[in-house]
Amino acid sequence: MGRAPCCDKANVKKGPWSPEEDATLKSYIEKNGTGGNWIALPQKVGLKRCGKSCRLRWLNYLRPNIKHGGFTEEEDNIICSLYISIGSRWSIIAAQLPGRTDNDIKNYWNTRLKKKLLGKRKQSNNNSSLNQKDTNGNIEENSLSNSALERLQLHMQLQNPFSNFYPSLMWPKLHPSQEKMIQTLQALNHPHHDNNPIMQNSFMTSSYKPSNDVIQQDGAKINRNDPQVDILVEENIIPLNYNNSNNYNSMINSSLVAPRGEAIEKRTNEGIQQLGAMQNELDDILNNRMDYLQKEEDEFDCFREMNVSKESLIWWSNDSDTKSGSSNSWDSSNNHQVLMQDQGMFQDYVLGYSM
DNA sequence: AAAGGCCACAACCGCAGTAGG
DNA sequence: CCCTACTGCGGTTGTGGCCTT
Repeated sequence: MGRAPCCDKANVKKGPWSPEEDATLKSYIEKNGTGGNWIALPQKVGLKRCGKSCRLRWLNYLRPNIKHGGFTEEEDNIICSLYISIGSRWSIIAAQLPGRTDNDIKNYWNTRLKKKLLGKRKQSNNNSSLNQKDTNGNIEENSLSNSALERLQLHMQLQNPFSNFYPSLMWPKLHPSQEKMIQTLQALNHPHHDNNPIMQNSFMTSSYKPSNDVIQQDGAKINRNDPQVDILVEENIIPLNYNNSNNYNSMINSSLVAPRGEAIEKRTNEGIQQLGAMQNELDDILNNRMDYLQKEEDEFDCFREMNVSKESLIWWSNDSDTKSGSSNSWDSSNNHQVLMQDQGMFQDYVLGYSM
């Protein structure tokens, strides 16, 4: 026995809403509210629609202060950051973007933002190396979900100093070996030493004027004029007057602040060669992640779905639970609170984006 | 100009959690 | 504790418009 249908499917209208239906529903809800019962609402209103359909129409389209389209770059950043950290939990992401609906964000992600970020790389890499044949010759889907894979790829791409995308305000934590690679890359990419041709176009290409106030990845505010600190990798810290991420093309890992005098210059020819080797390794990780994992003795915290340790999974902890876990029915306000407590990430986010 | 393909968006579907009897 | 109705959510599908050939 299947589940009882929520309404009489034969007698409800489906498909696009007419302006008349919109007006009827809107005016009724504005006068009377939903009455706390969407299933009963269509009858009261006089619409031949399923209650769920009415609810969706109201929430996604008719309700006041809904924004459609015209996503800003800041919103892109937020969506991207949150997608990487919590996966496809659109309602939670939508809760961080006033006026945006989960459906809108989901569509925007699937149709535009994902392509913008991953480009065609995903298409070409995804299926070939990740599926394996079982003993019967059938294709077995890899255990990593598409969502997790996308997030991994995004993570790698955004950590990649050659990426032309957003500042890594709060990217998930990498494996120590990756961190090391990234940090070496950062040192090589110091903007005050611009001999490296690879980096010449990577940062501050336009009229960007950094603020003296900057924040670190942990959300702490510092001032670049503070005599107690020397910003080792200045471009990796988010200025508080940040408003144009195009100016941050190569931002990576925004927490490197060292005591004055400890900044180290590492740009040498050898280093540049190393840079290329590391880039190749990053690509290898993307292209052959299974092989890479087998080589690594340590657990790689991006791969939660491959049973890595819980302690290392703060950033990736929710993806595989999305459909089966207890998170589905959180309301927006609770979601925010829970995330604030559990992940400690939204404080950072607020600091970074509310200017 | 027409056909086919592609894309973006709206809407639907079905699953899972929750509340109440 | 169980059952049922309701709600919320994410994934998927349908559709119309635009673009390309």
